[in-house]
Amino acid sequence: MPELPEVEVTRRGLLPHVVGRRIVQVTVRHRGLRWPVEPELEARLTGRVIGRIERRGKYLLLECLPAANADHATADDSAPGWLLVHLGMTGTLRVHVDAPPAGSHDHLDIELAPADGPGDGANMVLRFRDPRRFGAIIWTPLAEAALSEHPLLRRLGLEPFDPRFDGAWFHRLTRGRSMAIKQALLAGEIVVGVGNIYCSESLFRAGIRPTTPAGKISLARYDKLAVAVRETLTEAIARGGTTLRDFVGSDGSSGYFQLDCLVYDRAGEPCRVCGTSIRQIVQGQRSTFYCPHCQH
DNA sequence: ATTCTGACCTGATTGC
DNA sequence: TGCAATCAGGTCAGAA
Repeated sequence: MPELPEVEVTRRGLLPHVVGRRIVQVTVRHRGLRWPVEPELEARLTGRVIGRIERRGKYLLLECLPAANADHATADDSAPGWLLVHLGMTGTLRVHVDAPPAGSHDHLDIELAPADGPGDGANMVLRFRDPRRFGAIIWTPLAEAALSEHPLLRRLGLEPFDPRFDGAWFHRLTRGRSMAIKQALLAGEIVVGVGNIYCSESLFRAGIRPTTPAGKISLARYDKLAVAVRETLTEAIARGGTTLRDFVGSDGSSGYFQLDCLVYDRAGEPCRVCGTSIRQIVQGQRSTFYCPHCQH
């Protein structure tokens, strides 16, 4: 389920619990994620301290500072690195103080020592669960300045809250493109973080028919779309993310944005603005929902 | 270069 | 009740 708001909510939920803590043990139970979890991951992480937690698109980026007082085998061991985490379709990252026994989909545990060091306070566990295993856990020794050149991050579009993201940006990047705006928006090469739900929602807010070729949309309408994308994502983050099926925030609370969807998953139901029956179509093997009266 | 399709997985729901 | 078909929040790799 995770679109940008769910990932951002996870990031914020993790911050107070894991930043500054030392990794004392890493347990990988299933290495078959989107890409195989590298065999060296446990050794690379153990002893490091979690630094910042950032987000790029739907990727969570955990800065892992080098272990203190360690006898470094290689130069990489003594430099900061980053753990890239993608939640895929069904991934969650949660913090447990008293971690329950691992279930069959709990693929990775990162055990963290108390911030004040061993002795007082219990260890906690950062647990990655992902039934469908479309998620990814990837180590990179790249420094922060070079992170944007990582193969998985290099081609990502602008962050939706980047000031450079506006109607003109949209307009410029879609000239000559025949692809439907729904798919262009979903592809993440123009702006990141808009998944299948918020894509339909954003296009409804902007009054744009999802099937419209991206290259035929005017600057004025792209201005509206840029605003709609930002508003949709902002509101979803504020609500704590969506819980359509299995998303749970890192603190265990769940969001409820799905109650307020304007078009998503509302096929046949009346448009909340004009009452017209919401229509469902398939684009690129994914469902799209729109109001045939409000969107042109 | 751009666009489209298949692939990766499990689980919940639907329909016979 | 059982079982097969369908669908689900993502996105990469390769074909067309």
